[in-house]
Amino acid sequence: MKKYFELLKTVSLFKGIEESNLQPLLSCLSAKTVCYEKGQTVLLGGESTKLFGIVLSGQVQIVQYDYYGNRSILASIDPGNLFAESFACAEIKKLPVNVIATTESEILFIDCRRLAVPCTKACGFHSKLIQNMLNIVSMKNIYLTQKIEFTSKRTTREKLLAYLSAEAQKAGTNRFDIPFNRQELADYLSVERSAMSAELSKLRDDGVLNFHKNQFKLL
Amino acid sequence: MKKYFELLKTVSLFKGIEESNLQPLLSCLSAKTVCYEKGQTVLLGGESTKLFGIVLSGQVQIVQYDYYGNRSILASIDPGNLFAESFACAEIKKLPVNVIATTESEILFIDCRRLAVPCTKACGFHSKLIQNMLNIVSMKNIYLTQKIEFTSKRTTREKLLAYLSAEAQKAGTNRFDIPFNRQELADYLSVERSAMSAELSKLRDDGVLNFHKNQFKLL
DNA sequence: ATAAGTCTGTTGTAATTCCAACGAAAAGAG
DNA sequence: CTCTTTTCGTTGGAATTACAACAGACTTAT
Repeated sequence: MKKYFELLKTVSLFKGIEESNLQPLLSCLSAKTVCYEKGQTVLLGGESTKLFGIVLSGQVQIVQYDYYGNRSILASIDPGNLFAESFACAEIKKLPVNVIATTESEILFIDCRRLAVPCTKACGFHSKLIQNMLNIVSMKNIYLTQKIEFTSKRTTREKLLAYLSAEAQKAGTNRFDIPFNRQELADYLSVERSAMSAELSKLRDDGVLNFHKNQFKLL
Repeated sequence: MKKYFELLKTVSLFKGIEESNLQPLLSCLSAKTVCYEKGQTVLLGGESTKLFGIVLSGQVQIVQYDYYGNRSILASIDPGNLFAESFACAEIKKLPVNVIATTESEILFIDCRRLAVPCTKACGFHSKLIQNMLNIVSMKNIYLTQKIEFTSKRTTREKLLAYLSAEAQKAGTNRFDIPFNRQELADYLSVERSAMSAELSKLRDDGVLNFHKNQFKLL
């Protein structure tokens, strides 16, 4: 386990917690490490889980099967990242997804009920842990809400303007860089890349904005 | 304050907590009640907040102004419901929204940092409170993620099938009721009501599903 | 029972988006 | 520098959606 402490220090859930406290913390949480072979199921859809995972090595994928059996990959989780924390914390009865190891992997499991109960040793980092977890889930929440605000607009033009004006507000100026290339932006907004490119040009011609590569300027 | 205990018992954050424990809980959390007149600002966009609110009486609205000053109402919060909990827990520096009282209102404010720190009196309901909060934020998370899965599909047909097959899976059968009328479903999926109605008919003609009012059956 | 209002499905036209293809510019590799 | 790959903007035709308008079924109020 010790060999993963360097990794664990970078995990958002443990932010602000001393490396020397990691060992007692993990035993306090009854954290357990499990190894999986390539292709093995980590969490099975339809079942419930009180545990969430942290990938120590390898990779897992969150996959979903629809009514007709079509598979879609919702996310790939690399070392240092959490998965299934929302399902565990929300006490979901039936997982709507499967979690599969895409390579040989080592997973650290934590029972989310252990997060909330104060440990008998009254470890000081426990409250930090709870704050971190609330932080992680809330941030994701805000991120998702904002994405919905953009994508629920009807036209490509409106989606672009909603996104770009939010970026401008976030940056505090009308001139700002975006963290996407065109294809990524199109995927994020759920529109066609080429149609989006055309719409950007039209917005420029209409005098609404200017752009050069990833730098935009609202007028 | 006591007159609101009936209401507080129904608040999701206090689920599973005895009414007799509410008073000590609120003082432990340093909860504060503030009154607002109609039209007053409860939380100002651009500032930060460590506090989240619970509406005791009246109503508040979450409103957003875009780059061009256009106002949009994101939500209306009625008595018994929380607001700004994600922003508070995520420790957002600049609120991207304003919260306005639409009528004369009474708001109970709680500092989310108080949630995580164990109180000196070691009150037993504190861990329940944390679990409830994690629960609330995580559930919202799952709800938002699912909505994005539906709306990010490109065509009305795909959106409908994604939504309906998820409902079928949730219900455990291929015959189920949906909690929306047509207009609400169209709004939820970000599509046109009439186009959606037409697509539903086409899906029926194609032998993919059957429906009568709010009851659907996938074939 | 009548009348008013709401919900739903249908249709035709206009507008928008999707898709495939292509060329130019920029970035990277050898 | 040259060649290759990636990224981006443009275009035209096919497909899809938006919009407006309307009719029938159903609900509610009087």
